[in-house]
Amino acid sequence: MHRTHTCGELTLADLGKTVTLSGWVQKSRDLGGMTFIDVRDRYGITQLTFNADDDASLRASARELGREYVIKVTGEVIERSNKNAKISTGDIEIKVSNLEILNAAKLPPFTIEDETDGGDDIRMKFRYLDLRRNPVRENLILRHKTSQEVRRYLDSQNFLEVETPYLIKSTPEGARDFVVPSRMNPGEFYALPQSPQTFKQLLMVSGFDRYFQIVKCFRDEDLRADRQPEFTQIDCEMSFVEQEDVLNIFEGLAKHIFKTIKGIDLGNVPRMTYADAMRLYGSDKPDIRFGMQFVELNDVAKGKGFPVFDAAELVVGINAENCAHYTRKQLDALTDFIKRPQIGATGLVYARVNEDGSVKSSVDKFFTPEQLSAIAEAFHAKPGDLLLIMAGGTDKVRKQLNELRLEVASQLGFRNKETFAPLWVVDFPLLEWDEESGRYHAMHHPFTSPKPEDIPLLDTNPGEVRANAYDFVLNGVEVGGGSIRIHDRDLQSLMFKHLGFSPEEAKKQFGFLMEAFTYGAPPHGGLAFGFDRLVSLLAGLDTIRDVIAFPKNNSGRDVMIDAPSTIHQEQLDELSLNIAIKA
RNA sequence: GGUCUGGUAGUUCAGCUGGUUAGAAUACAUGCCUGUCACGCAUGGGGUCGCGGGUUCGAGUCCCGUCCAGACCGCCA
Repeated sequence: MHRTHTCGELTLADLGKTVTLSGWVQKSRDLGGMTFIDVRDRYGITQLTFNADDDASLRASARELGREYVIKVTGEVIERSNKNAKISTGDIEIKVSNLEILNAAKLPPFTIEDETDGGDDIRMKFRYLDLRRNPVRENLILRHKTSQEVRRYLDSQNFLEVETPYLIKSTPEGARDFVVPSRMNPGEFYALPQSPQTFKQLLMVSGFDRYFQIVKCFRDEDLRADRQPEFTQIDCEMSFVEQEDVLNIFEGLAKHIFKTIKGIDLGNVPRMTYADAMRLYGSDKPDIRFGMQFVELNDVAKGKGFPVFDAAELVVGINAENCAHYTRKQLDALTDFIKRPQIGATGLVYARVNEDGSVKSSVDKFFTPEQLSAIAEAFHAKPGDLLLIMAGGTDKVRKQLNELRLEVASQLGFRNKETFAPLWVVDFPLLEWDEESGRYHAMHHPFTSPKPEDIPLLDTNPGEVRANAYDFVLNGVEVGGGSIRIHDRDLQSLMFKHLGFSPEEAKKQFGFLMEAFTYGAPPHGGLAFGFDRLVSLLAGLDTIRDVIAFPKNNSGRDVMIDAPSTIHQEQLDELSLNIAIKA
């Protein structure tokens, strides 16, 4: 038998027992007359002791042990004379009578400790060693527990988990597809699903009523800290529902997860329209852990002779309360921040509200004290406040001010990872103009239903049409999104027309769905949660890589197995493929 | 496709306006040590300064190119 107990469970209650433990050597402390070995497994660490009254060969082999050797020991559980309160087994130790080296180990390239000395690069290359470390393992345990609670909740709500295929058909809409060549159908390719979208809609046509799946999705786009080419969604769909029903069910899911995993009562999730989110936060995923809402200043700031404001479509600012103490240096740093190419703003106007109520700004020469007071008034500013104002084209300046708002909030410590502020953003636009292709794109996806009252606008003002689409936002992160779908063949045809599909193209790409809709499709809608993002938020992490066992790097590579890689000529031949890499 | 940051010992990093033999911590090895748990003490080994080119009497340091890594913009229905 390799073990009678794990390395995390023995206590004073086990005194006198003869036990066998197996695990990895965490640490060896050789004091000369006696040697301590910490042996580790997934459950914890137990201290082994060897001393002068032990057999000489036993002591010698104990001294030979290197880090990460896999060993099996048998011995008696005894009470420690010096206890260690930091570990669960700290009251006891094992007086070893037999030691067996199950496998020697090379010296690992970084230390297997909570605070490792290894950087990201080397840890990813030796991810299987990194996964031995507590923090990484705990992230995966958290992920496991979360998925268990998701299943528990959705099962209790009568959802059925149904698997859908990974080898499907490429479609031009949306993200770039990963494609897989078909050996049996030369010259043809499968695509890996960006989401099980059409399949779950077909399951609704099949009467499955409430479906979910914790499922891998694939998108061949550039990576970010919160974006991997393969990622996991909690994908759901429901029949005979309206938006309100979907929001309620998944608000319930979010509450259940936070209650069971974090012991946090999430409370009711507020709702905000997309239009308000853009107007008040300059973002469709506002972080509402703090205020600092936008204040629009066209009425009080334009037409006073400051050319930058006068030429701008929108003058808008935020009130950084009690920040009048910001130094010139700090303000210059903020100006530099928004001038970075990624943000691309041209400048930042600031104004401090003095203790006597007067306003001191960077544009004093263009405004009278009364005009400045009127601006401060618009912010409801009080003495000690700092007003940060930007100007420009509406969409652009909102986006830029959003970045500034988040930066200032970070500096002020308003983005605490243990605070959770969820939000539903609703009434997204149905369509989005795309300059590059010169046509409208579906903002969510082409199966999203427009609000019935906005359908007439499709012909006159497509950009104004609102959709029955919604996002679940948590601390400024888009965690989930969904919509009520189109279940009417004619409306779906109309949508494809507005998205620039010819009837032939629509039929070729999505004919199976359109046809399904003619056989009795129920009204339906759903949503998908980004599972990796959700878990990373629960764990208080900035990157989803830390909650994925074997993630890809920035370039989409798995540096551990060294994928992607070239394949053999025989494989290419079987697939009837010739490779010609373009220069 | 673009912007920025970085690449120096196994690892994490320092190395200034170019100048002797490139340092620290940690890890590792050896020796000593009977209650350690970040053990301690002593000694020691360990470097193609990512790669290529250039400037210079002289380059880890400056310039150009390139590769790799990370953050971000574009992109992500």
